[in-house]
Amino acid sequence: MAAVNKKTSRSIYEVARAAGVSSSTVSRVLGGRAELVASATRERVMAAAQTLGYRPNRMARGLATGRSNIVGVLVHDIRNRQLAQVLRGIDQAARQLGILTMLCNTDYDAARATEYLAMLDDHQVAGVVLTGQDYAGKGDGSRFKEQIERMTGRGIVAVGVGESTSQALRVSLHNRRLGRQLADHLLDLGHRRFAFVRVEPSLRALDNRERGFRDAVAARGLPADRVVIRSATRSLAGGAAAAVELLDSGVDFTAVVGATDEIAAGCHLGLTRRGIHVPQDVSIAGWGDSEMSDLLGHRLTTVETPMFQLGVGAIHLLVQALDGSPRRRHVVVDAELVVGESTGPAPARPTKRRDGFRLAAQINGR
Amino acid sequence: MAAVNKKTSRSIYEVARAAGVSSSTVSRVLGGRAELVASATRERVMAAAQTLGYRPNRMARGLATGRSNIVGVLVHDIRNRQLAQVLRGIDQAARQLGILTMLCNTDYDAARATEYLAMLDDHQVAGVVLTGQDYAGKGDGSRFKEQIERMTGRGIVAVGVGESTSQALRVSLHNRRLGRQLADHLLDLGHRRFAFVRVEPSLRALDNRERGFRDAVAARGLPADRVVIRSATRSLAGGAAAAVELLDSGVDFTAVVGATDEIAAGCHLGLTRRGIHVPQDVSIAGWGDSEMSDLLGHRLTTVETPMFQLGVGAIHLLVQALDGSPRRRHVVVDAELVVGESTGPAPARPTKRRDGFRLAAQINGR
DNA sequence: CTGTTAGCGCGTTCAT
DNA sequence: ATGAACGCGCTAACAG
Repeated sequence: MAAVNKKTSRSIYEVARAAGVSSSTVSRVLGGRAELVASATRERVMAAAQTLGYRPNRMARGLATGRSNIVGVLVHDIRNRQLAQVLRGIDQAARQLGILTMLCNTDYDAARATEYLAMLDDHQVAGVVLTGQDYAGKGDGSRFKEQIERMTGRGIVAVGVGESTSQALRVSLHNRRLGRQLADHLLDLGHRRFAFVRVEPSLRALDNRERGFRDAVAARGLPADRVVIRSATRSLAGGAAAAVELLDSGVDFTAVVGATDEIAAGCHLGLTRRGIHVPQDVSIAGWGDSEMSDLLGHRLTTVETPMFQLGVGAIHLLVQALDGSPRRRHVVVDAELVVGESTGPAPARPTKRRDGFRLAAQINGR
Repeated sequence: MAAVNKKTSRSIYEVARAAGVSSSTVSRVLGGRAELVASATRERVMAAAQTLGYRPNRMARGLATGRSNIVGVLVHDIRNRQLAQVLRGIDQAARQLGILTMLCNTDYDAARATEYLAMLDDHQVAGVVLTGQDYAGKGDGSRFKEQIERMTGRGIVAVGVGESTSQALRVSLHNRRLGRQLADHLLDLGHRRFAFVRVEPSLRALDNRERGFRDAVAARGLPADRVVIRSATRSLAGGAAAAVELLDSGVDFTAVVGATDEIAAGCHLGLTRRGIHVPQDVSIAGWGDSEMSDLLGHRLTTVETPMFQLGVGAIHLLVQALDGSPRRRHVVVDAELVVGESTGPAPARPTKRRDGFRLAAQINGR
């Protein structure tokens, strides 16, 4: 180590001397037990701390209490857009509570996640937030689970985010309900024939959207085959390809639903390139906030998934569990349908106009 | 506090007893001073630690040494896509070095950033990584700077990431060089009339791209007005609007360059919607990895900005500075031109074909 | 209500 | 090459 660290930070002893009290009293005032101290001395201590610029040494406190004010956050892939919103929510809620967060990118690797957990454990974290699907399953997955249990057994709180987690404490959307929401919107517009584009590989949360969607369609007394299912790779190109394939295979539909926003936007692009007008010919809808709306030329109708609130909820749930029992073990965050310009009334004649499509496609290229 | 924390973690004392040595010896072996211990006893200690499942208490170590193995990372907005890549690089490099990172989202707020710095300081962080532009300028900005100096004065290392930072230790791209790279590519293809779309508000790094671009054009003996400058808001829509405006104002150009990938993609969309063929009529290029390539139907030509390496470099620079002097105080990461399908030879007749455009636009709508 | 005392787990002299 | 002793800054009994 090179630099010589001049000691400049104040300790409670210096504050104690300045205030004419003992270090315990200072500890009480500055460490959360302020109500045990006479208000007169309390003021004196706080004033002294203020003028000295006292700052608590978190390491010392952590050593003494066996707990830090740090929360670990495990993510599969930090590049995920939805995740970024969750992290903002976590950041805001944590900051307001004086908590710092350690971000751990696991790349879906259970072994790496387990190692990260151990490191967080070494740092006496108060809790961990587990975003996305579980690491369960394989050999490393079970060791991950063991590590979690070892930690929770010692009072560390683990909160899962999303519907694909088996954590006892979790915060998530109600994707099945969201599925119903979107279906009802389209049904109310008169649509009766749908194409639903899944993603492959899927996630439990996305499967639930599909289930909810089919639930709602069935609830109107429509046969199950009114919802044609397709799979796409999770990208704009995947969505576009699926949409084009739907056209080419002669499937009958007036509305396309993408399991994610990206898929929906891809479908939009694919259809538009074939000269189909949205929403006059076909309505399109999806889930999740669409920053790609302006790419499409107009706003996509979506069920807005409040990922930010998911993050906030995770921290709040964690803190609640930390001091006592949380009010609920499973927090569900509500979502809201945002009607854009990609959905409209079902066309009067729901049959396909293949020739018109072909012509437009020719002009438009590709 | 509710949960009773059964003490289950091992201390060096238990390892010491199991190995039949003193705690000092264990500390030396497990704390980096292993070479001071006879290899025989060293083995014994390591074996004991292994079987006991010993894990060092980071809080205790931090208290004793006045330093943790934590690095703070300040970001303006965690949703930024480039940033996500940087964070992955930071995560990987840090993990391999046994370092944990604390992520702090500041929302461009100097006061919030300063508060975060103080919190990190309380945690005895080894260093901080400052991404993006400085928080300097306003009143809060100067307090931010003071806080940084206070910390660096105590041996905490601060590393800036990007060209818009004034940190002594920094890692960045050489955006001016990147600007020249792209210009040379287009010049080699025969282009002589360019439109350069800036973003508003701009950043120093982006300004440098523009400067480099103009440098290279001038270096070929072309007059400055061969590069027409436009500004756009930083979005696909902004890029599209700028491109359309260029068309409508009758500017003469065979190649469009966007200061960012998003802008370039937006220009692509705007031109394509007007029926312009890329790259037959107009070439388009930008900087940064384009995940929107598939949205455009083909790959954009870009200078790939290796943001991941920027993150890796930041951590490496930080640890170098931590134990001794870094080899360089300013690390420049190289970028590579990736030629996609959006650039091609300049059209033989560089004049505008306004009528053709109008016709295509009419057919294509919007 | 406040002060005294004793650790928390580890690094680090200083002896040996 | 190893061990004994002390301190890092703070919290948490226990007295008073």
